[in-house]
Amino acid sequence: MLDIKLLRDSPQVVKDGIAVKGAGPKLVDEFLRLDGEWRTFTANLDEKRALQNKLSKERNIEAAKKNKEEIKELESKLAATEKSREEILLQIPNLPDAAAPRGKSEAENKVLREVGKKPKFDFTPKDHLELGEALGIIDFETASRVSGSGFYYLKNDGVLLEFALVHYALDFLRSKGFDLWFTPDLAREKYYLGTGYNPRGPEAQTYLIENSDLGLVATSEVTLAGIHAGESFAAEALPKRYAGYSHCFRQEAGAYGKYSRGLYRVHQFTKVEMYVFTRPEDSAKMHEELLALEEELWQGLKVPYRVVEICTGDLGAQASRKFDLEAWMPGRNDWGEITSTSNTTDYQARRLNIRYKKGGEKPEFAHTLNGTAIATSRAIIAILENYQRKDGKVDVPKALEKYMGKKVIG
RNA sequence: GGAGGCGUGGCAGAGUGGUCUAACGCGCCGCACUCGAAAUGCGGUUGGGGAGAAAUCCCCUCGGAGGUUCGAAUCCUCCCGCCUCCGCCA
Repeated sequence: MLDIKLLRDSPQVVKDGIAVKGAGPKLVDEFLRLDGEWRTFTANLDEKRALQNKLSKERNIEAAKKNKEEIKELESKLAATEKSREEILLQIPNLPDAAAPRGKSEAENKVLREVGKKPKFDFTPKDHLELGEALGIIDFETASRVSGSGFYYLKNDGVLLEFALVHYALDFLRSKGFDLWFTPDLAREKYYLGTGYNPRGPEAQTYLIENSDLGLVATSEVTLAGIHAGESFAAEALPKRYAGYSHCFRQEAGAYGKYSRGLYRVHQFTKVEMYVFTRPEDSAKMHEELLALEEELWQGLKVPYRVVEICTGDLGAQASRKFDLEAWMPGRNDWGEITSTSNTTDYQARRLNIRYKKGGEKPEFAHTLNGTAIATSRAIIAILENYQRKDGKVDVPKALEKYMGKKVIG
């Protein structure tokens, strides 16, 4: 959610900002129209309420009764306008950072660097589906019967690999000063909305629980942000670096095709997520830190990857700037996204009312950032496909040996 | 799941229909006293919003949302959370 004052004072700044994200200026104009209406109603209503307080103190009951009717009428008008204004406001995306590359779509994302060497095979490499099934560590067929397509069972070494990845990421982040959180896999709707995940509508990702306002989280970003919703930090308490462990559930409606095969796009996976609360002046630097941490963690796994900076048209509503790590995936002979880190500035914080206060000063909204450490499903793809051997077995990355308790899968 | 109790400012805690502009205390901030500090004294101290060039004025906010009333922290309804007891359960 953007600052209403910014919209009022500098509508052109907002229009220009959201234009490069592909959002039209009409949103801003419509907002200003409704806001003007809202302000008129509010001023009138305040006046009538002041009168009501006065009449009531004077025990002028007759006049107060009459005035009350007018208040009620105005209140319902105000409520209707406020609701419309809110709906528009929520559709206005966060402004992109000046440093974010301009572009209309994914195609214009910018590759910053490649790190690590792609493996060279003296045989035809298999994809993770073939490897996983042959090794008896992933079972898609049974899962699709029991739970539907887009689900999977992990077995034996597949299970060890899943837990090894999680353990590796948690140890890594713990050593970098993060607090570790085991988070709820379900959360109330208001926190989805607060983080900008809309659980309803055609774009909905979220599974909702019937007869409740709970949904399965699509990322622990939701529950991590929610920890401090409505709170005001002391400035010295920031930054807060949190690492959240959760399962993630996504509907992925309509996402099919060869790029979505196997573990690449699934309804459930495990993720260790970084989430940080900072002061505004520190968030750009913190974003660099999160990206550096992702790189260090993935370099530790010795998986070749490249860093992609997301262009304005592909940023999404919440982010002002975003970087993805894409691992080399020999099975598709292409790169595939494995992490994503965003600076959401005060966009989520304003919605969730997360603030901080320097001694004596008025509280301001904090900035929040997020970044993937490990999403197990895609990490498993990257490891199986890059570490496969001619004999069909898979070497365990050095960094995971102590967690796996073995050096080879198969 | 059942029964009962509770939710008030940074903390603690009074207030059960109008004088609440929320007591007293602690903490915090400022000022005075002091060479400085402590102690003491005085003042300030939730957050949000509207009008105005400004001074300033006004509105909302006692877990949340509605309702009753001229008037609600206080009464009613629903929801959320916490506590106690009972039941059930990994």
